[in-house]
Amino acid sequence: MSARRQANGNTESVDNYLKAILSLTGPEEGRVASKALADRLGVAPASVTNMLQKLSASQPSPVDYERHRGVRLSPTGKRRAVEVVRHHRLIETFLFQVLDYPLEELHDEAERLEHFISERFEERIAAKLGHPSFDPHGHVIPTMDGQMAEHDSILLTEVEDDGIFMIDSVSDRDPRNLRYIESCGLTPGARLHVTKSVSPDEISIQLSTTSTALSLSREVASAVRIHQVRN
Amino acid sequence: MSARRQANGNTESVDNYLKAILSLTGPEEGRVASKALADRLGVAPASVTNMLQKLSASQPSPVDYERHRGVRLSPTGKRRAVEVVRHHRLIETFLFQVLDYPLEELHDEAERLEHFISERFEERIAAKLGHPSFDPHGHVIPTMDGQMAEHDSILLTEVEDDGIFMIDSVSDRDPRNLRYIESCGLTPGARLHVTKSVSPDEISIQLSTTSTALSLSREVASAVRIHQVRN
DNA sequence: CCTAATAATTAGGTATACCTAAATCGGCGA
DNA sequence: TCGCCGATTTAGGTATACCTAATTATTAGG
Repeated sequence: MSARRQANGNTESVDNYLKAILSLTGPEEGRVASKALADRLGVAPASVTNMLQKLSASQPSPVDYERHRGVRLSPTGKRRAVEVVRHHRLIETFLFQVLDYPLEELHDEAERLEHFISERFEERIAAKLGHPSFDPHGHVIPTMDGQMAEHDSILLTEVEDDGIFMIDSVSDRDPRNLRYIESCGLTPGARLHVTKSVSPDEISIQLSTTSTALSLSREVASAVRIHQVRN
Repeated sequence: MSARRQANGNTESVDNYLKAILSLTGPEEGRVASKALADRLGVAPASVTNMLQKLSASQPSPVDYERHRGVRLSPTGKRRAVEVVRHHRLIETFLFQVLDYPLEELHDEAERLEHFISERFEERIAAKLGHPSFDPHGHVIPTMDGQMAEHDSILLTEVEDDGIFMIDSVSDRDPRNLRYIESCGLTPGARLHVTKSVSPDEISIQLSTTSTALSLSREVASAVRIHQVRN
């Protein structure tokens, strides 16, 4: 035995696989490759195959998996994955608003706790926060019944033509990155003027509020999601 | 691999063993028997032996264990056990005061979360609560530096002579019991008159506030800790 | 169309933390 | 003092979730 099981019956590990599959599945609903999962989860490809075979055999299966053809969430798996995302984002919002955590420490704490809180805890912090729709990074918080409103935002690296954009969200995966992004004033809601730079490795932007010009590396820029406001 | 490791390097399971040893070690600082640990943790005696051997061999060892002679916490082990208890009691206080949890749901949630919160989380909820000294059940919350003030309270079942007592704390281990105890008005701070009953299985008490007389079973009464106020 | 690189899978191990069943130990009563 | 009984330990297994190394698929380029 060992390996703690949650209310749901899943282990922490299983939840992490489901969450990873959800986030690697684009809006196009395609299949996710084992290698992509392995990279995301930081485990060996063989471990992914093992886990997918196990999940695939379980009843009811949270995934639709075919040898050499990648994996996709079943409705069951998607329901759970979305619930874990809801937990994560509610916890981040709670840590930020109630416990005054600094932005870049939210992710790691939420990542651990999301697997272990009860439905009651979820319900109570949601109530305390007034059932928020967005977390502190600008990500949509799925509703209790599993609806996750889709944003049609693009990555800052995907901008085709110069224009004025507004920041929707910033990725919380890398604390160092996030800290830098925040220090530049790039927070959800901020407006900025984007100029396609000559260098393929950098993106030039200008913040509307401060009129400061900035050059961001591809890596940093890809952590920022935006939508166009005007040309 | 598998089995999550905390900041400290311990697994959840190890923490639970340390906590159980701490709570089974009376104020007399004696050794704890394997059987007692097995019963407390709900595992087979053989599992206890296994774990104690493993802990005993680790460096620095959290326990002082000798074959057939029981186990005792080393200073290292005691430090960790007390920290986990601090986590548990702070979390309970937080759930009760900030998230309005009902008394009898505190324990289970805290029992899960105590292993996974960071030092920052601990520090933030302690600050939010004004560094409380007692949890909602009346148990002392160890300080940050591991001091745990000792209470010289006795169990309600240990009363020798009739008299007036004040409730120090109630055990949170069994939610059903706790719910019943609470419904009788037996909360920390309450005063009551105890009369040694004729039956060896029951204890008669009378609450000062309501003047209601009650008979408690041994099991229920042993969940209540008190100290004498006068004869 | 075939091969070489990359992806994926299989085979065989490790560590944690449980379990049951079979010894073995230790202290108490006859 | 001896034997017995309960407590403890040893021996041997299970399940989870990882790993590496070896093998097999797929696919893209020549």
